[in-house]
Amino acid sequence: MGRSPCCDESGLKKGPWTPEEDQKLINHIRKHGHGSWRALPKQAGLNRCGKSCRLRWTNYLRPDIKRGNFTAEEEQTIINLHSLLGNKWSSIAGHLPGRTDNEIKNYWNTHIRKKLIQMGIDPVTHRPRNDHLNVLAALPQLLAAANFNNLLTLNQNIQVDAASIAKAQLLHSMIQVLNTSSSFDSHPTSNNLYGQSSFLENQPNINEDFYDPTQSLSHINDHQPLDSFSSPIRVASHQDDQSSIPPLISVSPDESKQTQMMIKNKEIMKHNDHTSNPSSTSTFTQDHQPWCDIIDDETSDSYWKEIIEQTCSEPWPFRE
DNA sequence: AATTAAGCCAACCGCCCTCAT
DNA sequence: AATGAGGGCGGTTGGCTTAAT
Repeated sequence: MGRSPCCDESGLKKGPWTPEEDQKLINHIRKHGHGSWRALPKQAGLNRCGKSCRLRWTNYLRPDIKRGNFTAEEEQTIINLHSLLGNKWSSIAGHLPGRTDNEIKNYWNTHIRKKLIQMGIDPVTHRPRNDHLNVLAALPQLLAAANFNNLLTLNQNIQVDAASIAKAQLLHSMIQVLNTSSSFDSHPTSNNLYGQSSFLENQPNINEDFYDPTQSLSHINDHQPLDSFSSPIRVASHQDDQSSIPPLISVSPDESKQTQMMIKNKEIMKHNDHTSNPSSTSTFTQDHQPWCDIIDDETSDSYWKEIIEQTCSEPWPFRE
């Protein structure tokens, strides 16, 4: 390694930037570009380390920074990309024009992560969480799935008993919670909602598809896990071939690598595109649809929207 | 009105990678 | 091959703001 951090130099200012410092940095970069970041502070008359200047510029002062709330589309893109790339914030930021890796990282940690946890989704694996305490958090999901039975009567063409399975699982889980609540700590991985003894354990499509990362979270009230509605339907649509349904998200390292390779290839192609056609504005959301391919036309957004709206008009056991 | 807790986010820290010598 | 400079990246911190008591 053999290099001391650039900020070790004594006497350099740290902490929040003043408007004057910002202006100096902007003026210098407008006139000369950033060049060597290490040399920049002296040239610009700033008592900061180069690294601090670079961060300030890339995360805040850059003219193409988009500020303000994230849109539903951006949020969805972040979730999709995170399920593929993990905490590769800079890669994710590369697909969100005007957003910085730092901003996306903060938004993930303060908003999206919490939403996923509240829905019983592990924000790292994007799969249903396996811990016992999650049973309680997942109850609304199960009840939502059970409530989905009403939908089935509205959509006669869907031939599946997923709602019945969910109801059975709900009762099963509640009984287990009552029976095992005193030994949660000692048996952290058994008798839980998605664990070994779960009735749904042998219904992988229901377990694994409970969360659909292609659905945006932004419209979801914290206590209304609408995503849970979509899963049983999708199970139904693939009922004929349950064993061969690909997971919505890559789980194994190999799968993850394959997906990342696909993205890299896409990026290379996109880069070539941009090179030959600078006006191109394609983004991941527009030309990467890794999950949509397995959803047939009947399961389009409008189709789900209609179903969700119908469901929301039904009495909701947890609505406040 | 005062205090405490929780949420948020800009900025920092330190490790890692690439490239030049 | 070894070393160091420069920069990128993800994780973490600390201070400010807002909400709750």
